[in-house]
Amino acid sequence: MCIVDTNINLMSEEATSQPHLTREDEIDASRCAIVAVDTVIFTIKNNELCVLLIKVNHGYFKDSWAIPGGIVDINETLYDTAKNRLEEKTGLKDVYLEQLYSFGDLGRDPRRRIVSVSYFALVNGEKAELNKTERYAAIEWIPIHKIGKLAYDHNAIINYAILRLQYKMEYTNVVYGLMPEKFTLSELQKVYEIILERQLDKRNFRRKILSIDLIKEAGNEIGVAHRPSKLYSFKDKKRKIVQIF
Amino acid sequence: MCIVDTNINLMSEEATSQPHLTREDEIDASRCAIVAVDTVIFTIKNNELCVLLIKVNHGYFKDSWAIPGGIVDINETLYDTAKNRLEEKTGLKDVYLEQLYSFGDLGRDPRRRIVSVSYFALVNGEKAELNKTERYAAIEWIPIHKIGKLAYDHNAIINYAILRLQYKMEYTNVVYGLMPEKFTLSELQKVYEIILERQLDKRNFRRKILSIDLIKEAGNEIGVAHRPSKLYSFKDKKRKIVQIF
DNA sequence: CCAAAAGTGTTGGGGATACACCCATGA
DNA sequence: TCATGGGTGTATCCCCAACACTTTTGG
Repeated sequence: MCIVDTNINLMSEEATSQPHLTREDEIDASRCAIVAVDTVIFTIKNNELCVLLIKVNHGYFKDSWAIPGGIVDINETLYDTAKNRLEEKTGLKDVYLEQLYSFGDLGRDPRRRIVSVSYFALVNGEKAELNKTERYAAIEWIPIHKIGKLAYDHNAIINYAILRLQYKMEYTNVVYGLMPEKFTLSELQKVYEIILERQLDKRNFRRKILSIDLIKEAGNEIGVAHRPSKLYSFKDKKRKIVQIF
Repeated sequence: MCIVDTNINLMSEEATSQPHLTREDEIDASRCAIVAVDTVIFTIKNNELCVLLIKVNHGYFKDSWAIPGGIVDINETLYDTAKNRLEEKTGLKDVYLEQLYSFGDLGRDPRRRIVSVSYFALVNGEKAELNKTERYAAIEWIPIHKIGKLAYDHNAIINYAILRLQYKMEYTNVVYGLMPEKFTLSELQKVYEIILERQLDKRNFRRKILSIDLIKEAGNEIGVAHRPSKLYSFKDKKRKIVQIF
């Protein structure tokens, strides 16, 4: 069992009677959908999987919570839009960032037809301090089980992102995006348990993780009131396909 | 081993000095990227995996081959755009259609900043007769190993689609999109072998396929010069996550 | 010496793989 | 009767899951 089926059913509507635009026509942008990027940013805080939400402070969705995003500028790639908006809002650089899915339902933005290319990002909890110098009324980490009704179709985007994250935990090394530089095996196991929402066997987990060539020893804990554990760090922080479970 | 890592590295470029658009601004569409849908349509012909290509007959890419696509109209969903353009070009309805990835590099369309939401479609070889009443110079099924340099970034899109298809063959039932209503187990195995590009053991393949609750018996072959095989059909043609290999 | 978390091996069962021969039909 | 592809069973191996006690440190 592995990954999410990426097809989401979208509302169907008959085409208009106007002829459809094709690549060869002159393009009238006012008849077109435009592109935004929205990013689901995950971190682990207090043993919970959390998402970064911002409170919209004007417009149709004033006072609703939403995931951060922005319209794609004509000379910024999708990836850079996600990366730059994320950096502006959180001060975070070098986070794990991956395209998720594109949402294009007709009614999803009340002002205008906008297609949202969603991304998901993984941030290590220690770095996840927020840059509050923002135009938003609020910006907060919210545990996924306490998320209410959000602006736009952002609940659907987050739900999809959670599924994708769960699958990716099982067959890739993305977990590195959520971990600090050094960590214990118990901490790593805990992150898996939080995201997969099930308990794992300590011995089997250790054997499995150590058998794949993913992490290396990095010293020992000090000053804890019990047997100090070995610390580990990732050998490299490049995405890999690795079957974990 | 399971699925493709969906992140593709995109060219990086510094943001402009203009302030970035956000959800709350008035939107000037001329500063925005607009959305197209491009679809990689697969079928099996002559024991080869083929993609539907069209020959562009005017504009910058005149005489290049490309995958079919079109600009997303302001009141058509992404899915419907893919479905409707595909039906217009091929006459095919009820095909398997799934969103693939969104491509947003800056230079990918020479005329204008266009983000392409790509889809992939699966068509059963028997139905894959083409509707030639088109505005294109040519429309053809091309075996994937004979595809040359295409217009836009369509080679990258196809390569990505092939990878996705290979992964999906292993853990879903999508193969139904490529099969006729009735088929033999040997034909089904052949389709797997073509797409996965490796040989499979006949006995193990049969045991595996029959052990998961996917297909049902549907009579026997007649008039063949050897022991007639049983025919099968899919129990239902809904996408499912099913580990095959 | 006690509390707390770290660390460590073995066993059994199930699923995957590898492998070769007989069967049913049309010509 | 022959050529063609259809159809079938078994043995082995490896991986996964289940399971409990000892070790090391600080207080």
